[in-house]
Amino acid sequence: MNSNSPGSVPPSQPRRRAVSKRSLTTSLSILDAAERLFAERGYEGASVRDIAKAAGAQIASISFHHVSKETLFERVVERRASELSQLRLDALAALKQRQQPVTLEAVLSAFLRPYLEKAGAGDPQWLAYARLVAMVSADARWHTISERCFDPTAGIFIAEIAKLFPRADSSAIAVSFIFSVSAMLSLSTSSWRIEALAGGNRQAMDQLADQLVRFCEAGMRAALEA
Amino acid sequence: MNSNSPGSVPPSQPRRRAVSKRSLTTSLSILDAAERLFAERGYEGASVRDIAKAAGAQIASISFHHVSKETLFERVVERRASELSQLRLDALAALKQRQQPVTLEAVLSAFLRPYLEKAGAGDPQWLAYARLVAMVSADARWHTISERCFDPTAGIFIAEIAKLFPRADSSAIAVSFIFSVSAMLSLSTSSWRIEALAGGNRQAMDQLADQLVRFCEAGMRAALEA
DNA sequence: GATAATATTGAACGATCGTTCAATTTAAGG
DNA sequence: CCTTAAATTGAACGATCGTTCAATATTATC
Repeated sequence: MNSNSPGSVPPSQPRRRAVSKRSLTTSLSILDAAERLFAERGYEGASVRDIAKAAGAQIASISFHHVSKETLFERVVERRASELSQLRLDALAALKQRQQPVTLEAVLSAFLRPYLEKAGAGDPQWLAYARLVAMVSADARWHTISERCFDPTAGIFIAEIAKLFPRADSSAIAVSFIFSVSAMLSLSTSSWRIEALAGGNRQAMDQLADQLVRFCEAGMRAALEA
Repeated sequence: MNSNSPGSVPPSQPRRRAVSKRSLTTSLSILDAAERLFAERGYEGASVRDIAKAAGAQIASISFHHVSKETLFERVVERRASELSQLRLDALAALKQRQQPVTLEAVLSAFLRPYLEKAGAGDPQWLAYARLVAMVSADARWHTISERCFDPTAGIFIAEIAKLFPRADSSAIAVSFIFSVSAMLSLSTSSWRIEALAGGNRQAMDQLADQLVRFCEAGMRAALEA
């Protein structure tokens, strides 16, 4: 007699149920609204009331679906992090299959371009997320989040670059990589912004990505071949 | 009979007094504490109560000396901005007197090194300020502040670089400059941080500055000569 | 040293913060 | 269709926010 059969008295788990479609919609629109408001106003600057209102939900729904404000923030960051990592790793895998040995320019392109393409494709949610990534990367208080969400993939690319510069100091490689990432993120945070180009001007976006890759490629080479 | 002479009845401004030494100390320690806490926790994350406590002052003293929290923030940023700008412009002037024509490497060095030297000299206030500059530069909400405090000097350096690349597109020059500035700021915001290197290891600091200048010089050249 | 402008103090203001709760509604499972 | 787990609702919680105030203490000025 297992615990599912009626009549058995004790514990017998209370019978779970699947999530309803409405519940899932509520949970997602909270994540979307939080993504936008956190990116716009920062963590403390965005209140759970504003997020709830923007999501068309109740304040209590935020605690119900996402535990607390801090957990909500972490989930917002984590949600697209794996997708972004996958795009980068896929690009790297495709590259290694296409050319051997790989070039520095191609490795950097595989890391930098997915971020810019997602941020510049016109989707306001991805645009907000790109700003959020820049914010998390710059703030020491979110160090554990970026360590969990972004550092592993970054480590793989750094290792790939290290193979191209076997004589370079490993910390020098890491520093150069950070320079490159910060240049990438600056396209989300600087005052002229991606969003001014996104949607309307795809050609300008591509030129910008080209310029970024060229900049980082030459900078790395100069810093690591010295 | 002017309005200062006694006996004259109406308005006669109420006779100003010089600021006392204690008052100046209070005002300055509020600025110092705000500098540290704003850099640590962000604008909304640092409360005026925490700032007052860290400064050893009363909450009301903040409103008295610095009007409001927002004004306090602006004053904190502005305080060292002119000193930083002056260091950069002095370095540029000395450079132009030393060598003619100037090199890109020297121009970038004149802009980048003062920030790194101040941030890496061990002074915790300047270290906090460096983080604050990174924070203001990255957040659109403080756009007017960075426009007022940093853009004028940046414009002078961009113009200087434009002279070195007469055939380059002006917006491409600005973009490359932003890449360079963000790489510089990353030394304040990245997780391994200047402070871990500063203080103890001056040589490592210098190496880091060298690497940054090399990175930006080569990156700019590649992006602008294309 | 007298005077009055300046500065400090401690308490309080109303507003908003993140979180919690009991009551109610919704909808999945049998 | 009935049962009941899951989800939504609206109100309220205590805590903290930035700001303001009248009373008091300090100190530059004459």
